[in-house]
Amino acid sequence: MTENERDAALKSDYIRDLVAADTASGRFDGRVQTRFPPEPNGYLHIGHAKAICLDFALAAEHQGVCNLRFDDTNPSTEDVSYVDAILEDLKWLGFTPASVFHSSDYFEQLYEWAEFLIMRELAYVDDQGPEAVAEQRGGFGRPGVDSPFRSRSTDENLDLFRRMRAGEFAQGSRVLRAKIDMQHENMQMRDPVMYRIREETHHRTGDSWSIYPTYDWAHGQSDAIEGVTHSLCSLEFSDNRELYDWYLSQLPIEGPLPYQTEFARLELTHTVTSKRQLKELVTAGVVDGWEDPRLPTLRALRRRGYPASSIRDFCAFIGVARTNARHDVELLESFVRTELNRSSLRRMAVLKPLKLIITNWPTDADGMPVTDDRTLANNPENEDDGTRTVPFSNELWIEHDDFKMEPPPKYFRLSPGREVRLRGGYLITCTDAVCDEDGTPIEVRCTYDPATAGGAAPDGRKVKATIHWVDAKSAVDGTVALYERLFATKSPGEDTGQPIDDLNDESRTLMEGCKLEPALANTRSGQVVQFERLGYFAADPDHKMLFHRTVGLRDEWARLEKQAKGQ
RNA sequence: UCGGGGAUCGUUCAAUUGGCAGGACAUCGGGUUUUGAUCCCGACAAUGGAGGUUCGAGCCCUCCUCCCCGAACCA
Repeated sequence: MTENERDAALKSDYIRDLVAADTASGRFDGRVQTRFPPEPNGYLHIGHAKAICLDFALAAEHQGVCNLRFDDTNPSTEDVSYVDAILEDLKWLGFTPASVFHSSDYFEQLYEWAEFLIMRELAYVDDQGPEAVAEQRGGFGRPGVDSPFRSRSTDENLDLFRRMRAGEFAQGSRVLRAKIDMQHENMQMRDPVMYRIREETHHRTGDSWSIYPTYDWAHGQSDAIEGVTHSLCSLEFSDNRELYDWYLSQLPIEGPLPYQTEFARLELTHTVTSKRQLKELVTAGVVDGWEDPRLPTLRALRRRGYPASSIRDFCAFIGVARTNARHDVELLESFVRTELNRSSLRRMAVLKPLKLIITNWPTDADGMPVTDDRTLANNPENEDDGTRTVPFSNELWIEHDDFKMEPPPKYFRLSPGREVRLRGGYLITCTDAVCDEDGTPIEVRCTYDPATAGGAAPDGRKVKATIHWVDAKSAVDGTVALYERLFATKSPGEDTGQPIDDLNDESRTLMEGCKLEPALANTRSGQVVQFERLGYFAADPDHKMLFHRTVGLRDEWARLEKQAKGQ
């Protein structure tokens, strides 16, 4: 548990208050058990992370358990590949479920309970198709009407239901429905479907079932079977709660029954967090698959370099509420920066290289420029991270943005006549620059002060800027992917209903031919380092020398430039 | 239209359950600095509206407005 998570544990919210009240009253003998119940039909994203953190934290705060349960009741959309991915992502996020269950583990028990309801005249087989059922359901403020099959005899229902199971009927031809109240004000209670016929192979039960339980019929009962006490879910299930309770109350289940509590799902600015919308982005080819670093899926965030702990801290910090809210993605990024600032090693990389020549650099006996091995701290925030050696010579790469022939106001960096510090190197003074016909600088010429090795001047004189650099001879080439917001607007699709209309065309910029200091050739796959003065960058796990910008550093100069432009 | 839920600084989460509306992020200003980073200090800024109860209302009551969810054999 990080500090932030501990702090959150001390906080109270309406869910923690409920749980505390239950433990105090002995409702579940003081037991707290939760579950994270994903459907294996998509990849986990930041929204799931909120639910995961909540489910696990709540259990942990009361020495309870949190299980993972795959809600695999619909073989048409589910697949093992998602099961594996969810397991992997959950582990990466830092959580280990006490047990891994599947709703399909309970198919036989659910079936028995369904027969039980039939015998109590609380369920019936409806021979109608989906259209007729929907038609009879009524609408908002408009009561439904009873199905013509509603009052079948128990024997006929039992016979039909068993034949449904045996696979005698075609998909869509019949369903089993709970007999509740077609006039109920809550649409969920208007004789909801419990079983539908599916001629599909289930990823775990194979072809042994022809009928599959619906979410409502499976969920609460699965909770009860596992001994769940607090069943947390998102707000859109509020209306299902009444049905959740109804099913449990009709069944012969011993002991205190689990109950459902809802909370608002997480939304973030400039992105989407719905499986459907994410899938659209992937299938439309807007992004390169589910792992594209611009996506809010956990595997994408991992590739991008977001530390799992920063996601956990973020989730703990935002807490839980019933308000539909869209959190500023900058808040998430501030947690990422905080973590990476203390944990990432510092390196130097030049993304837009500009040649810099030191004209008074010493040569050896053969007339070749000498190489000076500079020693730089790996992380000034943490001395234990040690130092590294960075070669320095007469030919260097600096950032294009760090030199201007004619410096604008408040620009502290290099320009003719100016002295700046090369980080960890020397103080240099620009003497002149070579430009191409457009006036774009192509080579900067400087002299260095030999007395300033390491970057400090013995006479105590100050320079206003320190810039980063990479020695040209020893530099290694790399590719850097720069990311901006995937969507240009805070709430994608707010105007047109189509998030895709709000895409940011410049969400990814590939920088080829970047010049990196030699140590970066040894970056571990997935490792996140800070490119000094630029941001945090994650080494791609599959492609050597490809780095993804996790998040940029705060940039005062960029702010000033923007301000100047705005005027 | 009916049912359910919600509304507090720009954003988001708080407010000891009726007692000086607080934090974080963002923004703005300043200090430190061999990263215009980090760090530190300061500032800005809110109870959707109208009534009512009360010594006292973000909190309780009434009415209004706005937002979200719900009419899959999805979850």
